[in-house]
Amino acid sequence: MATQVEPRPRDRNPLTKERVLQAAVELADRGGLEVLTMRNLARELGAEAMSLYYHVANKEAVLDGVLDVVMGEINEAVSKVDGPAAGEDWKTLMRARILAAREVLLGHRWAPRVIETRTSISPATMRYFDEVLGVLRSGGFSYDLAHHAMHALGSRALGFTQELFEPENSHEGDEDIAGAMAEMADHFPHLTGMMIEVAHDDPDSTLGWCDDQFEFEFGLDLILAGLDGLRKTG
Amino acid sequence: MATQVEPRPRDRNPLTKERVLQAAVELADRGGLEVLTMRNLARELGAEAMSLYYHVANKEAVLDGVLDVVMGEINEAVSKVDGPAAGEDWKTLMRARILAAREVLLGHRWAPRVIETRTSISPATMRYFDEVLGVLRSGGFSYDLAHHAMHALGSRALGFTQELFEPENSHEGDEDIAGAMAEMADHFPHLTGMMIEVAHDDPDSTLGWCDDQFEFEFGLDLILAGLDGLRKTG
DNA sequence: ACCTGAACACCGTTCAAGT
DNA sequence: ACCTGAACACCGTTCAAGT
Repeated sequence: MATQVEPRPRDRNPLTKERVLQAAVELADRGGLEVLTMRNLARELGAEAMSLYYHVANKEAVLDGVLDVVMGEINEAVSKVDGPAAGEDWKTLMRARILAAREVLLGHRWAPRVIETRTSISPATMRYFDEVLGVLRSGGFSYDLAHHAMHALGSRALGFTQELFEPENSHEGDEDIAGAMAEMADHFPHLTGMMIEVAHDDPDSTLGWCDDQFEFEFGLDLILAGLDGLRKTG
Repeated sequence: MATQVEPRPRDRNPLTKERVLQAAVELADRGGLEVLTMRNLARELGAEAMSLYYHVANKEAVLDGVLDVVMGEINEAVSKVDGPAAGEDWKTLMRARILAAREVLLGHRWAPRVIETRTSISPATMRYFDEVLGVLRSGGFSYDLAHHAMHALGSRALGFTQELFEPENSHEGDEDIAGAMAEMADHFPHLTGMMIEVAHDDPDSTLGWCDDQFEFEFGLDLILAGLDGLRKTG
């Protein structure tokens, strides 16, 4: 009769808070936020959902935790730009740091939505914004102006913006596209005018034509330039 | 034996899509997004949850619908500023319109979170952004620059920004506040420095001291000024 | 100390059935 | 045409119980 020869891998790899959070990040990366359920997360770890509660208080704690992991990655990424950009002016440094943070967030597309729902700020997030404030201060900002500056940047300071028009490619009724265009031109003359011009300049891209990265940098540079002006005059 | 004398009010007030959506908006206004469930919504209307599905496809359709109601309110509100602000420059007009939109959103605090999750844009939203584009065009913006401008404004064009630090007033361990402050000063020197200065200037408000409306207008004016500069030069 | 089974109170939704 | 009851496949979570 064969007895247990090997302990199951699980036995040598007990659950920890860190393993739970790491698995949660990977699960969200792979399947998005809606597949990140306690039951799925447990299955991922070869355990039962209820076992998770020994290591995390509840699902809110999981969400706090995965965000902390991401913010840790961001802090690590931005720390690497601090050295090379040491002698630079505040604007160049801030820009490089924010784009580095954005790079990390692009690897965790679900993270902004978690940020939005957080009710408290983790130490890692505090550290990030403390450093943002530090960069502003080193550029000569008063606390008061720096405070407004951080609000003005908002989520852009972390490398993301609220996208209002996610393409998601509907294309429901491709056939009556001419009629739809005509009706659209009636109701939304400016938007159609813009799209016509875009289609004319670059016939390949009628929709899904927005370059997110370009637009992010455009808006970021606009705000940074504006803040730099206020710094000098006020 | 008493027979039915009066028809129940429900009989004279059958469900319609409009009634469902109106009730959904009121429910969310009262209890927030998490109480807006199909079952609660049905109870609100004196019906069963399953009855709703005769009038709306599913919950996504309800969310699309409530946002459409809000966007309708916004379009109505901004249309009232168009008249008085007729002769104004684009920046003044845009500012007034956006602040009017914000006013509406402040009455539906849950709306931004619904906006973020929408996958398609309703006609009412299209109309709003068509008019935003119209204002930019009337100010002399090229389609190209106007397009970047709309991205730069982002959700600010609708009157809201992603708040990163909702106060929510934790105040967990009020007793050891001095020790906590000291430790915080170690880890987050700039943030504590800022808070100390704020507390010094205005001793009443240690936390919850951010004036959302002021910060919104500050950021908005910064962007509008920046865009106006680009409009003139390029 | 660490994990689990059964159970509870919710979700959104389908489908056949009522009037 | 309009509404509903019963049922399904999910949630997060508690609690007593296992090792």
